[in-house]
Amino acid sequence: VYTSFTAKVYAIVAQIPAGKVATYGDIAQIIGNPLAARAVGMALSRNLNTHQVPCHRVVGSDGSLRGYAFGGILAKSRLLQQEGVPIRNGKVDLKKSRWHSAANVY
DNA sequence: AAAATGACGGTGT
DNA sequence: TACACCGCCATTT
Repeated sequence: VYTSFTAKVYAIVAQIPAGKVATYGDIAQIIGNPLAARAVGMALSRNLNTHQVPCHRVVGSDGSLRGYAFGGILAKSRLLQQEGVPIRNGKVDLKKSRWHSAANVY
């Protein structure tokens, strides 16, 4: 039982391929509300089924790892590296690993 | 119905 | 580069 907004967030995050990442702001922008980055984080923090919604592939606007309900930043960092996303100083290189969505429209 | 919360983001110091 | 502030928003209290 999700709200419309939350459902959109999950739908989009579910499309992020392994090895790539997106920022909370990116998700918000795709949804159509570029100022709701914070709300996106809220939705993800409540996400339980990490298998369907790879929320570990969502990072801060500067590439910093923000949080992960299932094991914290550490686990999040490991998961990304396992997928081939290099992490330096606790940050991912957005220039290289950023996911460019196929202009989804909501 | 009203106030508080948090996995953000941009700006200023 | 790091940190403190402040504005934003959907969701939760």
